[in-house]
Amino acid sequence: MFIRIENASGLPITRQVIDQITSHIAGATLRPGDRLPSVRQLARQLAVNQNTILRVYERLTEQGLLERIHGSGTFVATGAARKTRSPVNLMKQDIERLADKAVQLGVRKADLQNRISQAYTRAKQKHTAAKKRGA
Amino acid sequence: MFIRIENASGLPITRQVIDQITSHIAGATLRPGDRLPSVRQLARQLAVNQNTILRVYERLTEQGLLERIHGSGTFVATGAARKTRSPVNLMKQDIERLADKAVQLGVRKADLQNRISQAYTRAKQKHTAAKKRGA
Amino acid sequence: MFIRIENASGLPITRQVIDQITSHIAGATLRPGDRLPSVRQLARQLAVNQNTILRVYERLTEQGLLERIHGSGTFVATGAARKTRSPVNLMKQDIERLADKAVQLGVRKADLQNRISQAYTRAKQKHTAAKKRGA
Amino acid sequence: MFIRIENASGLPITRQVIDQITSHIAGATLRPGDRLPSVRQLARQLAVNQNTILRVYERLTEQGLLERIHGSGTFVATGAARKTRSPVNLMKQDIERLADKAVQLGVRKADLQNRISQAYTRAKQKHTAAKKRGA
DNA sequence: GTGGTCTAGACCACT
DNA sequence: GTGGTCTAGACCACT
Repeated sequence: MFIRIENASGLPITRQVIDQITSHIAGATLRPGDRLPSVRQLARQLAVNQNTILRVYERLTEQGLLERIHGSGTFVATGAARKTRSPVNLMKQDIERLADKAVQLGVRKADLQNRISQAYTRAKQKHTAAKKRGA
Repeated sequence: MFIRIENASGLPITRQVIDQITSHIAGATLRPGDRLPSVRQLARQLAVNQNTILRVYERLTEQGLLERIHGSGTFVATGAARKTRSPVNLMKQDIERLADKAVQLGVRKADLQNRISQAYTRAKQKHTAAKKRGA
Repeated sequence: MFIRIENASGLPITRQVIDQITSHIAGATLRPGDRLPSVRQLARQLAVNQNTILRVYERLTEQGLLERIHGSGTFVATGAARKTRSPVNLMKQDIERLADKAVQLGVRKADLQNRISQAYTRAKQKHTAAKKRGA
Repeated sequence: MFIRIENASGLPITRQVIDQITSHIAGATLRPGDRLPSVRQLARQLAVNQNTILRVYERLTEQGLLERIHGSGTFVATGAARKTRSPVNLMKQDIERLADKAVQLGVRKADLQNRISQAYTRAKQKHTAAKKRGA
């Protein structure tokens, strides 16, 4: 499970991690029954405090996306994907914000499309590579 | 000057306004010497507290983008645009984040491109309409 | 860390506290890595509002003199002393203003020197006593 | 009447001007009956708004140091000097603050005395030169 | 009217 | 507990 924290984003860490785990579930990178890293592990991996991750897991559990089994670990809940919005809906506002910003900045549509195309390809490669390492 | 605050974005209000004013300057909607709405005006317009806007102007002044003249008003500083990153650079991380998320969610490139194209067109229309009203 | 707010000085509280913390850093009473009192602590100690101290720490952080670590505290930044003007330079304008005023008021040089000598001795004593209490 | 505004001082303009006019009166550079520059003149000379100077004259009039004669001008009031604190008292706090700062900064007494001596001499020269020009 | 400081107090994020 | 955002509102300084 690849999660990246970007300090420059302005978003609270918890929010960033919650969004990314949600994306993993909606995109089926994480499937029901999959075990998540322990609080301790993920905290170490992201170099944040354990309480921060604890809070992330708590909130996702409240939303019915995760299930915490005492003494055993944290797992993706049955039917979790159905509880997230659809992939496209999860991106809707990001897309709108990006388009607004592009227009504001006077970036032309073709340029924007190009940049996104390239970024998509790079992201795809990273994703594939990560999967391989994980497998 | 059109600024929109989105509560769901997760970003603090100050950050949202700072980013949007920065975009206006980088995109030359706001040019050196232009007068910004007064602290009170903008606060009223966005329905936020005066102190919030005051902090926005304060930070943008520190960055050299604005100039505050006591008793007179707040203006875009000379050479402000040079102090912002280029339009494309200002979008770089947003684009990357969006692409990562799309891949994560299993949204196909063509779908993503379509959505963005539509959003861009809508944004452009809003922008043009807003300009007209302003003129 | 001894800081005193003088209401009669005409200077805003934030400015007074900023100047004094700067002096502590330039004079090496505060050294890199030293932890400052928490926002709440210092606010209580000086009987001012927390936001006032928060703003002080914020500005000193921008100047590179302090470092704020979320959830952990506020510390003197590495190389902070190098970022302040030298002790003598920090006093230059005060000295000039004082001398101008003395001449303006017709106070003779010897009188001025005497008064300063006495004040210096008193300040030194307070300083030493304060240090002892601190230790 | 020589008045200097220092933006870096942190003191409000009104305060700076009030203090300096008070010093002139306490030091007898300005004597009862002397006419002050008109609001307009002084405002132009100091490059500030007329209202700022107006407020200065108002406050000094309230304190009994000035007298405004409609259609004729603003004058030093009879017995004005008696209404100010004594020269030494007017400097007391400045001296104390300076000494505190010097100790804080680790500046030695001899150094401080030297600097003040030099500044005093320079101030005296300026003062004498100014008087000559005025006469 | 325009910017600026300060308080009191609520609520959030990170350790 | 530590820093951080935001609101509401008083009062000040400069044009």
